[in-house]
Amino acid sequence: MSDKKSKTRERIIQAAQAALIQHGPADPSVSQVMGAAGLTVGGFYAHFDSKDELMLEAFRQLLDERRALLAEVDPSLDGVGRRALVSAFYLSRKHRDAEVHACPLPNALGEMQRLPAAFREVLAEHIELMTAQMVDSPEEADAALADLALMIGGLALARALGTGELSDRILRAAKSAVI
Amino acid sequence: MSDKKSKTRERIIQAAQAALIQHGPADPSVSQVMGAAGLTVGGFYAHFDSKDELMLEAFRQLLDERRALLAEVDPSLDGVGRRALVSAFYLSRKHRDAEVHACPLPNALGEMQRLPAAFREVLAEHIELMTAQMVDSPEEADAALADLALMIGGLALARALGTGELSDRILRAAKSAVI
DNA sequence: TGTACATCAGTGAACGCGCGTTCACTGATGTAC
DNA sequence: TGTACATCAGTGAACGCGCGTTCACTGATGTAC
Repeated sequence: MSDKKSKTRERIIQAAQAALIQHGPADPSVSQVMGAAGLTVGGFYAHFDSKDELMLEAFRQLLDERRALLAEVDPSLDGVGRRALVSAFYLSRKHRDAEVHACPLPNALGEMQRLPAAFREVLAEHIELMTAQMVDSPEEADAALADLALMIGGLALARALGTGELSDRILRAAKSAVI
Repeated sequence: MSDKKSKTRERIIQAAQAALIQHGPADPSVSQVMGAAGLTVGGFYAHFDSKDELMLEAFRQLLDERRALLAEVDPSLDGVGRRALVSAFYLSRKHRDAEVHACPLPNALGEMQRLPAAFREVLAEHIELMTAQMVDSPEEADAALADLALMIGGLALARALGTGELSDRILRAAKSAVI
């Protein structure tokens, strides 16, 4: 594959990631994503076999990036400190309102049951790896899982409610409940 | 409105509620809902002005029913006991796998931003009323909000992952983290 | 009581539209001699 | 170095399909005299 073509491919994936964060994997159309990447729809199938393939790739890369971010957290912190730091960012208004570089899960979970099984596998692996990164010992695993549920639920609720006072209050309440 | 017609209307709403629980408000088509109610698509607009109007009505009624269920909880319980009882049901495998009489929020939150504002208002009111029902004093409100986020996030994750071991584990972990 | 007409719930075909996908084509770049 | 051809990335129109919505119609029920 030429340099030019693989750079175009990257641009398409990035446009897909932005759309995925805002709307989940199903809603954005191929035309919209290609348009956002500065291209027309016809060229799409020279890069990907199907819309699902693009969205799966975008989803996978996005989750990989999220974990890479977590890996950069100060290694001297213990599990509790790590989870506090992660949730402070995750449940911030900045993260709630971010259009790129944000967690795609709050807007994607509801569609998972209707997507190809590969999405579910990517999600399951992400959850396992995230949990592993957030604990010192296996005994803490359940606490980390619960924190993930709390963070994702808090962000999903806050986003669903917009940017008003109740939305902010949910972020704060969830943040102070992290184990 | 005739008795027959209003009974038909009820049937349409119930079919819409089942679809809403499984797929959120946007995905089910008018034809599918009408088919599930034993009718053909053409008659729909004698009952509702638009698909959105039906889905909003179904959503509102569904949330009303969920709160009515909560209102039946033993009144001698304090806030903590009430929340424990609610979450024990909410985070059960039975509730995760239920096709009717289940919470629509896990599969609906991700679509809220794309739906008419009325959906958000119904959701906001539901959250406020739920919180009020789960506390003894206003100071507990944040704990109740966080529990809602935890329950909804836990169920959303568990549903998204299917019915496997990880899904079960998330339900258990979230349940034991309720405040 | 019987007949003529109005009302009503529901049918089924049609509409315009956006979707995912296909494909013949274009114009630029790379290669061979 | 210049020319002829092949390769390649991307365009834009078209496809069949399901969507939300409309509408002329049907057959059953209700009303008037």
